[in-house]
Amino acid sequence: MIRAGMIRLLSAGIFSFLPLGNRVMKKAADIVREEMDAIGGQEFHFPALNPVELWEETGRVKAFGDTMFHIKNRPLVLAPTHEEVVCWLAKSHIASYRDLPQIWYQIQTKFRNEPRPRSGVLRGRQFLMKDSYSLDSSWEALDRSYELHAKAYRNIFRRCGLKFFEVGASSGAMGGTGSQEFMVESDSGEDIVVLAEDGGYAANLEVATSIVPRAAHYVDNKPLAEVHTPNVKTIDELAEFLKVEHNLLAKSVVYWAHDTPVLILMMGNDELNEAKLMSVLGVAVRPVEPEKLVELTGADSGSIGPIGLKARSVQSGSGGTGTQGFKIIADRLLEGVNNLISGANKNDYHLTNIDLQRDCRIDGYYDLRTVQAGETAPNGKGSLRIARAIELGHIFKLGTKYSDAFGARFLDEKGKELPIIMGSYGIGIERIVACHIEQNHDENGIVWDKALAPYFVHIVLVSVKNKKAVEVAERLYADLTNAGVEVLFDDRKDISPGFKFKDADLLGMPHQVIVGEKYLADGKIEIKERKTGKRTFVDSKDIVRKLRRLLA
RNA sequence: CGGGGCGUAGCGCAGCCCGGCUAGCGCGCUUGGUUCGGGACCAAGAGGUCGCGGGUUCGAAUCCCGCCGCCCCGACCA
Repeated sequence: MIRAGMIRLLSAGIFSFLPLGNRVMKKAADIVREEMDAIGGQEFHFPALNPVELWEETGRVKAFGDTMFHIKNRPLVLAPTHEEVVCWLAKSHIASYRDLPQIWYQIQTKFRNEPRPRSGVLRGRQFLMKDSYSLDSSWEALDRSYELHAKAYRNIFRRCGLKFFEVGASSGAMGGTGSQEFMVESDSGEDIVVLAEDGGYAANLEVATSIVPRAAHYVDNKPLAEVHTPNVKTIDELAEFLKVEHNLLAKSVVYWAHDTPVLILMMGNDELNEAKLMSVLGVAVRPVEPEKLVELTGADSGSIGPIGLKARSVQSGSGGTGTQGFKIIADRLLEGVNNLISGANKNDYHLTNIDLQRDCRIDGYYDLRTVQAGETAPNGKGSLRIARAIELGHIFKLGTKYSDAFGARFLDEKGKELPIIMGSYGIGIERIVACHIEQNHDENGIVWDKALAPYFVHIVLVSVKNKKAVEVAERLYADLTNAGVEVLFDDRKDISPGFKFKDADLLGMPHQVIVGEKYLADGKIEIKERKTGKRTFVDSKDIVRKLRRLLA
């Protein structure tokens, strides 16, 4: 984009859009606008400057923390999103179920103080976003608004010529009941997604699941025993040392959930998925510092297990070993297993033949593992691969979190006061453009789809000294412009033809019209299709009609 | 916030270790001429607080200290 003269970096994550880039952004925004209008959206323009107090209402000054820009000489912030403003408006404008449903949207600059802007325009501190908010009187109505948005988003990305897919996502700290992301596969993406080879499954790695065999339950339930395992630190080493399969081993990791230590048991060498852990526990988590591990468990990482944890461990009444203070949860693959091997909470010792039900108190079994490439999709069809992706759009069912905070309520048919049920939906406009370029380019430059192309036609005047050629080109420019065709006219003098051709390919308008004396002698003008490189020679009288037909 | 790199002409860079003449190179720019259908050539020019501040020194782009900015990796990311 920088090479094509579309944008220019002013500061980290802050870009100027030059005329060419600006035209493309406008095209993308117009497509978004049309599809939002088509589902009954009403366009707003909310202020980017918001009073801090507004954000205090929902506690999101703290939640956003350093990501939100604060104005120094007024108690104002630069809005990173607009749920608060929407709620504030809804509170005074929505009184009855008769006022609902509503879809309010805007296309506006958002400000986020990203700690690390990267990948050019993909993660900026200031960026253009279409954000919309649905207001509904029931959960069923929210589902409808949500589906309308999903439909509109599909139309938008399809019209922008993007190959995209939809994934289920973690609703995370937005506090919603459902969410979905629209992604484009790209190595420069920041999200990691899991895709089934047959296209039948796609999910963010944070929530992805797969079919993997559970650990076995043996009829022969052996008694607990301790084994000496000197210098064995990892699960792989342990499997090697004891000559057993990974599914007999349980890895233990310890996290802080606020101030409560949580021991998580994973089968074999499965990786814990922190996002899943976070949603299971409902609070932010962080790994326990290595130096604290001995104090908490009695052993270093590598010898930790669910039995006999040091932290104020007590004998439970039933005779098993329980702990106080520690919470122990396990991946659901371990549910009901016996004859399991895990750390003894004593350095260089492991316990064998653990029966999780008999020997310890597990507070719950949850899906906590990270999906790995090659596993089977949850629908049983196709093997999974893992890819990087760019998030183009995200749709959320918000529920009543924000309307509760603001007291944004309405009266239903029976005169009962209820909170408005909200949804929130976003699309990054820059990302549409960046992804389009990434998916539509070759070694010579950009290959615009006509939906987003800054201009439809690029006139390359080759023979700047030839009077007739200049005349023809200038008239063509005027005629096309009058005919409603967007034209870029390269009439630069003292620039060699080769230079102009290279520039035309780099900028990538769908059709190049090449005016030069070479073919003009026969009354012909050359049209080159950028995508295919195909050249056609058209009579100069017919060219406007021909191009208009291509545009349709 | 942690780790690494960089900051010298509009752009891209060399010079810095080992301090020393007028701070260079390529592209671009200006002027003149030739060229003119796939990134032309010749000639003559213009263009610099060497990121900022302090220090060492007879002398600092170069060495030392502090700060700022940018890039990359990580943490974080409604």
